[in-house]
Amino acid sequence: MPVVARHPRKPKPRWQRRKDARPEEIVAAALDVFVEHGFAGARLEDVARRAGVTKGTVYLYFKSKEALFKAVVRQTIVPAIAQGEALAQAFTGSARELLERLVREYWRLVGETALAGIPKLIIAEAANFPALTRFYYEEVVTRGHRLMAGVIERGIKNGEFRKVDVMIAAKLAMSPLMHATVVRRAFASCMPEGFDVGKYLDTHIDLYLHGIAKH
Amino acid sequence: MPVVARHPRKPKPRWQRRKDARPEEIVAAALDVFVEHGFAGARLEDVARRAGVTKGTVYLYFKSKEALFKAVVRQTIVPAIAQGEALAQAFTGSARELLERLVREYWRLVGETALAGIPKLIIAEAANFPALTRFYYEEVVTRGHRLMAGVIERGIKNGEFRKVDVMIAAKLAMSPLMHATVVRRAFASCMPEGFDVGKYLDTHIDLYLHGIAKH
Amino acid sequence: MPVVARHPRKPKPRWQRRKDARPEEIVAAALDVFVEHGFAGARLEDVARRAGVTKGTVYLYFKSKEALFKAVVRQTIVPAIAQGEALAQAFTGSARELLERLVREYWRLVGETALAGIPKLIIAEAANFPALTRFYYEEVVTRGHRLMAGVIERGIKNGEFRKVDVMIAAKLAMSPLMHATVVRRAFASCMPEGFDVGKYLDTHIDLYLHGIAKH
Amino acid sequence: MPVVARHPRKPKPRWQRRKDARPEEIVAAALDVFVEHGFAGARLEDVARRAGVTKGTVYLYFKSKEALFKAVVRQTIVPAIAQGEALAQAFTGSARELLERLVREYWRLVGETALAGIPKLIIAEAANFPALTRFYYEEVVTRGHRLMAGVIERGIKNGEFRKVDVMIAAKLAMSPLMHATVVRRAFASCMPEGFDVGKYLDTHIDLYLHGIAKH
DNA sequence: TATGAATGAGGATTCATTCAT
DNA sequence: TATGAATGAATCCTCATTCAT
Repeated sequence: MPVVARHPRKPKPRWQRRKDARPEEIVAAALDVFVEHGFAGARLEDVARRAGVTKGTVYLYFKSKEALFKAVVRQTIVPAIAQGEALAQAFTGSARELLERLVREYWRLVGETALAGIPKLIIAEAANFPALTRFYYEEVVTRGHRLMAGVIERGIKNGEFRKVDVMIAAKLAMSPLMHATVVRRAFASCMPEGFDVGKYLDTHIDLYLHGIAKH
Repeated sequence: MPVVARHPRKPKPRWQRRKDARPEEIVAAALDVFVEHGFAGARLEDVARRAGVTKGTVYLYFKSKEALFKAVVRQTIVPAIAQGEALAQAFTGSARELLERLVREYWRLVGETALAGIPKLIIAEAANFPALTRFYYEEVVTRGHRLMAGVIERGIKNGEFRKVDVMIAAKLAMSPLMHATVVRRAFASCMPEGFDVGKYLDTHIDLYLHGIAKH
Repeated sequence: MPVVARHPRKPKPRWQRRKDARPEEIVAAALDVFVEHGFAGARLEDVARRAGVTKGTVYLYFKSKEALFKAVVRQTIVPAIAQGEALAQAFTGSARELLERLVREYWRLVGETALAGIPKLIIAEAANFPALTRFYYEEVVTRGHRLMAGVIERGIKNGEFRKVDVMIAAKLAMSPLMHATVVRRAFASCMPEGFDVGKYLDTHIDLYLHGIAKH
Repeated sequence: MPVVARHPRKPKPRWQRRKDARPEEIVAAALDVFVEHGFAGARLEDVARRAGVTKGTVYLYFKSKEALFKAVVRQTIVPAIAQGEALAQAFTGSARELLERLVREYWRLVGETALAGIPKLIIAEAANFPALTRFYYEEVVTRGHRLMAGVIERGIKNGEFRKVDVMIAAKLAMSPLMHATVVRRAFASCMPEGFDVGKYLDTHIDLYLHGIAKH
């Protein structure tokens, strides 16, 4: 992108698109469209339009609709995983605090962002994309559960928590979040004006920690 | 199919008149196909074949693919609702017991049956079928939550449970079930041979009741 | 149709359909439907419903849609032809009078009746039913023209009319009628409330007879 | 197709970009097919093949079969109307001469060209396309009649013609032409080798002018 | 004879994909 | 690299026709 316009008579492109941004823009557009209509229901034309390009251009970067779909899931979720795990590394403090922190961060980083569409997509298309589903299950679900399981295990070890099956307890810590993530989009227009997500999280943390507490 | 043809001269009827049975058979077949592939990805031909009829027959009973889809959701869910509420009426005993009973019954009646496909369908197609989604939200989700909320309120009143926001607490009692319902199908082939649902339910009940208990 | 009901307990069929009437009823219904929608656009189901029977019944009397179509044209037009020629036989008086009489009778017997739909049908479907078209051309068009040509020839012979090509003059005597027949249906809803057909006929006769008159 | 391939390595393009030419080509092809088979009987595949494209291409330019049909009528007839009226403006000379000229021009511009198919189409499909029919009636039929009516009125004013209802007389001047237009296609294969259209027109003009002449 | 459920071929329409420009 | 015209396979849907009742 030239700082100084070298061809002043060419007035059109006020802002030049950096080549490298294209694929990301297309993936971002595709995420929206796939989430809204599902894989089969999504039209590449809509993806292209939303990305500000034409159908042909999509094929410059992605071999097929299927390849684009996979890219959407992988490229969107992989950075999120890294972010999640980095966060976990940095955690200090009691298991209770860590658990609460993880729950709130999940919501902040996934539940409220465009990422929230991915779980819905996987749920909807799992039968049609087994390999992708397996990838997601192993790289996201399981990893997420392990993260949480580690926290719970620590809490058991240091006497904060009761002795429970840690993997199951981890799932139970996450499932109200996952479910809210998925369901909120679906019922967005049905839910009473202000369903209070904050209170939902607070209550979940409260009930869960009370439930698992040693005492 | 008899190994020995007993009436060789009877030239096997090309089709049977089954007027009354047909619609249900088609709806049942369609439930499977829609759950597996989503609305857009489902082929009417597959529905027909699975129902043992031809494409044309589907159109004798349903005006369009969309009409069939709506029928699948409504006809499948409406009896389930009735069943659920009837069950609730009959409940007696402590709030703790009722809650546990409701959780286990939900799993028995929905989580483990073909009905489990409906929540997935709604999640996947909510954006494409707003009216149907609203119907489902009001007639199923909200009703289910109210049922559970009633139990919790009763527990609070009679001193079994702590004072919490009853609607939110109701959602939190259900969401691990809902989520498991949806996710189990998606990750069926990924999950380690024996993920123990029974233990998952037990642990949920245990943690939840501990969490909400007065003392 | 029994004048006295002999089976008073059977309350349904207030009027019994005489078997022999069925085909005619179906043909009459089919005429309407074919005229309205054309051959390809007509649905046998509509024909059946309008005839008060079911689709299957139509096939008891007609081998196929095509056969029904041909029957409609032939059965409707054949009696009309006979009627027309009988009328012609009976004509007496001057050629002028005969011509006027023929014009008015044509309108009365064809232009204003359900028969008027047939010319439209033939025009619309000629390309698809060459044999039927040829039949119509020879048995109806040509015969009609010959009838009129005979009158004109007589007028020329007896000095009422100028010497003209009789076949062409015959066509010209008929074409405003044929055209009005066809066009009136098409533009029925467009034409100003009261297009005066009577005046149209009067003027045609007036101009035509003036045009062909010897003096 | 050259007998000798001159550039054997050039792998013949599967298709050409012809954006501007396409719509007209498709409309022209569609005119033929619709005229031949009617709206319902026409197959888009045939239209496409005749236009040298594939089915999909038709949908690049026309939203539906119905839209294509309407475009055929409007685009084909509108230029013809303009042409007709321009011609009328330029007319000079006696009313008799004008009338004769109009009749002959109509035949030259419509009766003998592909345009002749349009009246047939309208007659056949009027019931199915009321809006289009109204458009045609107002923009073509009425306008044509007014044109002719003007000529006749002029003839009456300047004493060439008798006093008659001008609109009706206009219709009568046109109807043998319209009818011949429509009927000629229908009975093309039935009519005796050489039905002499020229003589038909001559005779019509002769009879009509005699009929309407003052003297 | 009459019914109408069931069939299945046929045609409209959509859209992922290709490719000349 | 980007475009978008063109393709054609896939799929919904209709309806003439058949046939068990």
